[in-house]
Amino acid sequence: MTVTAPPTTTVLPVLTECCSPVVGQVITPGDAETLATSLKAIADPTRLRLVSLVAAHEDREACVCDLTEPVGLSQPTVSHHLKILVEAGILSREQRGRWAYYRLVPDTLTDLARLISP
Amino acid sequence: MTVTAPPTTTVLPVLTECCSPVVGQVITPGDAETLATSLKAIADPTRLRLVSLVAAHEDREACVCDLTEPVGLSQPTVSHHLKILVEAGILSREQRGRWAYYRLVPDTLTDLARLISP
DNA sequence: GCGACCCATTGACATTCGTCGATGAGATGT
DNA sequence: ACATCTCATCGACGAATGTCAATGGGTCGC
Repeated sequence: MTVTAPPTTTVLPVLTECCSPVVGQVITPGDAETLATSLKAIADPTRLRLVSLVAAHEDREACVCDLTEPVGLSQPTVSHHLKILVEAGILSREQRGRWAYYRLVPDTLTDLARLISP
Repeated sequence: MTVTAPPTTTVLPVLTECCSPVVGQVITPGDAETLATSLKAIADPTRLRLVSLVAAHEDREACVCDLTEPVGLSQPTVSHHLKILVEAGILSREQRGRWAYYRLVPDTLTDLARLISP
């Protein structure tokens, strides 16, 4: 069950019931910072495509080698973007043998959507 | 090299039924670019607070002078952020006398939310 | 007309971001 | 043991971003 816990990766403050919605009351500076960090994770065309590709891939999971060619970027760049998505709680990463499989975390995008919708 | 065809402001390619949702099929590079531009507009803590402040303000509208003190930034910076939000179709701007009144465009955030939610 | 007010634009700056090539860390197969 | 494969990290680079002080452009009241 090594889910990026031990070594160096920082599990970010993600948005699980952390924030009040944007439009209801006035959002606090802290909540705004947290929500902005989550939104930045998907506010990039490459990362949007990666999320979409993972969700549409066979068995709803994909490894890095499945993704580099469709997005047309180098393998380090793809790994970099995937790391950002994992740290934002949007994707999960599971290592199986030589491959690292990424899949969508079910509720994160829905929670994000609920926070920005009035 | 922005496309400043009309004299005043560039109406950006906004997201009114422009994009397929992120998770349904694989999003095209063009749609990803457009959606990312809209998301970038709210993927900033200051702009999230501005949207929230405008929505919570009296009569659901606010001028720049109402917003500089709550966000604690200079007037040019606030104007800059408001311009980005207007160009993204999230806020509207109406000049009345010396004041410029900003208010929430009703459907934009909802449309954005629908596009990122599975 | 003139000063005061509100706001946008400009130019400049430091910081962050997206990208790549090179390298390193594990896992697998021979 | 060794070569190979997949992926992450590092270091570097140009581009984009957020911020401010200074300035300009309208609008109102006197």
